[in-house]
Amino acid sequence: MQVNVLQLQFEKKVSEASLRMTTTRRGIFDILSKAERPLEITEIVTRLPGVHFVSVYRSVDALRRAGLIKQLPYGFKNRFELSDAFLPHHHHATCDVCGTVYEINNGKIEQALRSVTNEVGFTSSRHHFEIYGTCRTCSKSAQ
Amino acid sequence: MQVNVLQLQFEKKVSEASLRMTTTRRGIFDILSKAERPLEITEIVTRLPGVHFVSVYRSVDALRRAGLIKQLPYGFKNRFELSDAFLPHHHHATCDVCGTVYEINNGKIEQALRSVTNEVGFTSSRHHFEIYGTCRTCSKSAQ
DNA sequence: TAATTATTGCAAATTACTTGCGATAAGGAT
DNA sequence: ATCCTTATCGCAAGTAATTTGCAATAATTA
Repeated sequence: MQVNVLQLQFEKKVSEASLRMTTTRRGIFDILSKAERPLEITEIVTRLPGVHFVSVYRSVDALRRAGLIKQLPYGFKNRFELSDAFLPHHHHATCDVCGTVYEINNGKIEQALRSVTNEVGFTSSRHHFEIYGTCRTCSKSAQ
Repeated sequence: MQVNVLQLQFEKKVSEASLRMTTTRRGIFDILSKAERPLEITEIVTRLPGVHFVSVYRSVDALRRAGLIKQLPYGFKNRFELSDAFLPHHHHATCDVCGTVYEINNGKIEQALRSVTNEVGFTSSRHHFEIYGTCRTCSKSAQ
């Protein structure tokens, strides 16, 4: 089995957070790094057949608190994805009309972040920026 | 009973979204405009004793889809607050250590938003920017 | 390799959320 | 003002999601 750089980084951060590196957590990392979109917790549970759902809940929560994964609101549910350290950094713009989620990447967002945190003395470990509205395609077809 | 400007604005937007202005929705607006922090849906339910919880669910969802309230992820749950049109516009910085939610207000964030949306032709109706990390107080006490 | 203790699995309880349907009431038209 | 249309509501019931306690197991540290 091939172990890649991100996996090693993940294990390092898990240990730095004084969490233990377990099968459950390796599994969660695996699933999320393969996922093409943020997953609901039940989707993670389904994709880890050997692991009890309670363990998934507890580990996802632990990893979230440690800042290794982040959660995004979708309807009344949340979805989870690896945090920026493990994914090409991006944000989302969700079209209210067609539901498409666009990935956004623009340095201005990080500039704004630094400006804000410097101002109040906050040390930011992670952030997310969500945009909602109407995409170009749907704007056009509405005319 | 005194009706303020924001209430009128809310009613206008509800109607513009072709939703009807009902007791439930007025109640939700009321509760959220008094709230000192984003509320879980069950907290809204509790604070509207006359209204059935199912109605609260449905209305919160309708108002969210219409962009009148927005939701933020907290743990496995979401919390809701009025959207920017009805609150002084702000974002949150949540301290992972003490859990305090700081309100952030900085024009750079909106600048970044405009830059991003112009780039891809997205018409943004709302957005949120969430920051997580360690606040000044907790950083100091950790030394 | 043993000791320590975080993490897991399981059982069970609780809480959150959804759906269908008939009754009610909001908003537009007359 | 009254009627009509239909969105919204309340209720009942069902399903799904989440939490908790505890004993067993496995990851780290010494």
